[in-house]
Amino acid sequence: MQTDLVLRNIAKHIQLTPDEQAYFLALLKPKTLKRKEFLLEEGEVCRYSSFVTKGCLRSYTLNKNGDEHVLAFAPPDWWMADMYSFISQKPGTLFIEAMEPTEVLMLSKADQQQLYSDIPKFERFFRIIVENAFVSSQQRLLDNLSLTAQERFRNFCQKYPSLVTTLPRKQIASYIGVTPEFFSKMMKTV
Amino acid sequence: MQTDLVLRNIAKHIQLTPDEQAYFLALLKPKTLKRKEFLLEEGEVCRYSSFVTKGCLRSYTLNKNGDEHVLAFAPPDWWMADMYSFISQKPGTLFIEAMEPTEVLMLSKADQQQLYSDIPKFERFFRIIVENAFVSSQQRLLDNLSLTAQERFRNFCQKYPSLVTTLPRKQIASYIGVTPEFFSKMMKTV
DNA sequence: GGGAAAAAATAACCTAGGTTAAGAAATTGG
DNA sequence: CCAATTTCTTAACCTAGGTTATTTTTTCCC
Repeated sequence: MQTDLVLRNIAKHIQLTPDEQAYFLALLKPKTLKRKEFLLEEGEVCRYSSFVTKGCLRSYTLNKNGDEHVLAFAPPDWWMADMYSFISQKPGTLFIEAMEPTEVLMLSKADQQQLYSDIPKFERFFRIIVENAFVSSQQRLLDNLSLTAQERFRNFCQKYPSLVTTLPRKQIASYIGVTPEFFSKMMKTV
Repeated sequence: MQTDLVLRNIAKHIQLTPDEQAYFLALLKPKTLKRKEFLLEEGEVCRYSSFVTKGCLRSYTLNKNGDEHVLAFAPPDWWMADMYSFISQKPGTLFIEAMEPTEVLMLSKADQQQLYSDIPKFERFFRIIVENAFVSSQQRLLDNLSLTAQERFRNFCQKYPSLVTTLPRKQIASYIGVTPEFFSKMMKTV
C-alpha cells in the first residue's frame, strides 16, 4: 500500500505521532480501478471518502437531457467523495469514475467518525480540507457568473496544469461549462 | 444582546454546558448596521465570522466591468464571512453589505481559534457548518451549469422563501446569474 | 408628505455559446 | 497491429440571455 503520499497530505495540516499514523493507516482500504470503472454511481450512498494515489478520478452528474456535467477532477494527492451523500448517508446524484487506471485509499464514514473521537486532530484536518474546498467552489461559482469561457479555461490551466495535456478536451470543456464543439471553436481563436 | 438564536443554531449540531455557553457568548461582539452599510469591503482582511440575528446581509464581488455578482444572502440564523480572507487572513475580494437595518454577532478569527483549543466541540460545529455550505455551493455550481434561469429561480424560491418577496428583484437576478432586464422579461413568461 | 433616488418594465437589437450533422484523427484494447 | 470506439474539428444555423436606452413605478428619508 502506497502510504507516503497520504501521510504527507495530512502532515500539511496536523502533526501525528507514529502510533497515530499507524492507527490511521490501518483504517484505509486500498482499491484499484480500471479506466472507466465507477467508484460510485448515481443513487448509491457514498460510504467512503477516497484519497487518490495514482491515476485520476472525476465526479459528474447526468441531467435530465442526458448531458454530463463535470463537478471535479481528482489527480493524485486529492480527496474525492459525493459530499452530500457522504455526510448525510443518503443516496447521492454523482457518478465518480476513473479516467485512467487509478489507485485510491478509502476511508469509510464510520471510521472517519471514530477517528474524530479517538484523535480529535483529524476533526481539524478535515475541517481545513473542507474549508479549502468550499473557498475554491465559491470562487468557481463567481468565475462562472462573471468570466467568459476563454477566461475560465485559463483559470483551469492554472489550477490543474497536469491535467490540461492529459485529459480529453471534452472533459475540460464540460468542467468549464461549454460544449466540446464550442471548446474547439474557442481554441482556434487564440 | 440577542443570544437565543445563536445558541439554538449551535445546539443543532453540538451540546454545550451552561459554562461553555457563557464562555462562548462572552466572545461575541454585537454590531448594528444601517441599510447599505458595509461589514467588509474588497481589499480588507475579514477578521470576523458574523452570525445574523436580525435583518439581512449579502456578499458580492465587483468584476472589472463594474458588475456586481451576488455570492450569498444571509437572513437571520445564517453565518457570513469572506471565507477565503477569513481563513487565510489575507485581503479578500468580497463586499459584505447590509440589505436593511441588520444586527450581527461577530466572532473574531483569533477567538475562534482559541475556542477550537478550549472547547474542541466547536471544531466539530464549524466543520459541519462548512460541510453544509460546501455541499450547497457545489449544488449551485451544477445548477448554473445545467439549469435554465427559470429553473434556477424556482430553486432560489425554495431555498430562500423569506427573501423572494422582501429582496429587490435585481438582487435575486444577480444571485441566479442574469441581468435585471432579462429577469423582468422572464417573469412575464410564466 | 414630497422630492430624490433606486428599482422595475419595456423594447429593439446584439452575441456568446448551443445544436445538428458529418467527416477526420486519435486511442484503445483484444 | 488493426478494427472498434471515442474524440476532435468544422460549418451552418439557432437561441438564451445580454446591451442600451427610455419610461414608469416604488421606496426612502428629510
